[in-house]
Amino acid sequence: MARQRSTPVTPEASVDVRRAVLDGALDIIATEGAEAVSMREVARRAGVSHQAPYHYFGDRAGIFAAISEEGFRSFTEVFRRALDEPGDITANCLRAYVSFAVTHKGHYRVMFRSDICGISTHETTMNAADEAFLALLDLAEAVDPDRHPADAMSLPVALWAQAHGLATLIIDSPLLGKLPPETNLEDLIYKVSQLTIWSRHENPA
Amino acid sequence: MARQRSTPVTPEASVDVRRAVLDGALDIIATEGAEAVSMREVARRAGVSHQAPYHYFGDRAGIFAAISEEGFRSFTEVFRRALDEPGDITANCLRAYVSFAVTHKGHYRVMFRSDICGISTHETTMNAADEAFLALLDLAEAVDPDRHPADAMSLPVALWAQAHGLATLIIDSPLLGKLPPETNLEDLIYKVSQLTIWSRHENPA
DNA sequence: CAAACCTACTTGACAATGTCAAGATGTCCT
DNA sequence: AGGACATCTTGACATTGTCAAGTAGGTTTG
Repeated sequence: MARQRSTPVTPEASVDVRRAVLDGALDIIATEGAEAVSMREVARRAGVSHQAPYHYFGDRAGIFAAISEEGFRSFTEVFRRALDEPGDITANCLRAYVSFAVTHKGHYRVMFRSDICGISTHETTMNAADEAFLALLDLAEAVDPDRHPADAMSLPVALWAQAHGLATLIIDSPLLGKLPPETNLEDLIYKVSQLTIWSRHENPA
Repeated sequence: MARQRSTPVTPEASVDVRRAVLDGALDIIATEGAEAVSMREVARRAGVSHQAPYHYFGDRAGIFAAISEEGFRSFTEVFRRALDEPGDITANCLRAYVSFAVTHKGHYRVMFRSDICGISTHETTMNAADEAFLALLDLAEAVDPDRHPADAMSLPVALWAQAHGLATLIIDSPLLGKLPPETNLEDLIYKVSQLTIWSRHENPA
């Protein structure tokens, strides 16, 4: 008499445990922050023993690495879609970026925290991050393909910093409390996107 | 026989314990990240019992709140100095901002993490953050005093996002690994500061 | 067909942590 | 003298991350 779980051991059931652990962790990260994630709590939420998560993730950092990877993958997807939208490309991308961070708060809070997910040791996570960076370089290319090669990185870094900073301030700082209460966030994001000289390129409608 | 410490109990000695706890925590945050800070480890480093830090900080979040407050205060000082420097004001401020984050990594990593320092409950910390925000508003005012009042916040938010994003990417992300190895950071910061339409105002030399 | 192996867990232990409670020792005020 | 207070201390507790050692089934191999 070992097995306590009602569901039998099938491929789907196994996936369920993995998924349930991730979802539990994501929920905790989004509501209480990454520090509050504990192996035993996510195991409890998934209805398994306190050691079950170790089977899938190795250790606590492994959970964060998996979340980070998942985050970068779905981010890349969302961002590339924004790249192809008609209209002001930087406004579209900035909105998509911030919107991703807001709707995937759990993922986003982990994606740039190399301290907690030991990303450098996790190859698949690094690959996912690299692909996201490639998408960003494509944005820079679309915005200003004629910039000087020696300066090739200034533009993508500026774009990234702007988007990342705005997203971080919105989901993790007292910024919102300091704005006038009637502020429309969509609107603010758009206006911020217009305050950059690289806001020039338009996709055909 | 209680007292183990060699130094007697004097006002300076007390201050020393408080300071030693903060310095120990700052060192851990800067090298291993905020998660790695433990009450007992900082107490050990300060050479006191595991409960001594509670006297000064109440709980773990209290240490982070104190660090956050200290960070905002010295940030405001540094930033206001940059505001008065002659030359390109936004370049000066962006450089000062990023440079603060790099040289005060321990402080900076905590300042925007409302999740771990429960900033909202700590009044003095909130005041320090408010003063930093006022300095930022002064920068926006210097850069473009004639902007439309209805849009008053777009500029400071854009400035803040740019600076915060760049600082965060530099101290906490794999950004540096993705740049060509010969990249000069000073130079990159300057170029990023030039990629914004608000880079207009010059202080007289 | 049985032995070995793998996957997907389980229970049990351990040291370390955050924090509460209850002192101890000194300083200052009256 | 005596109490209030600041500055610690030791002791205890539940909770945590993780190692070790199972166990129950399925799959592969000899």
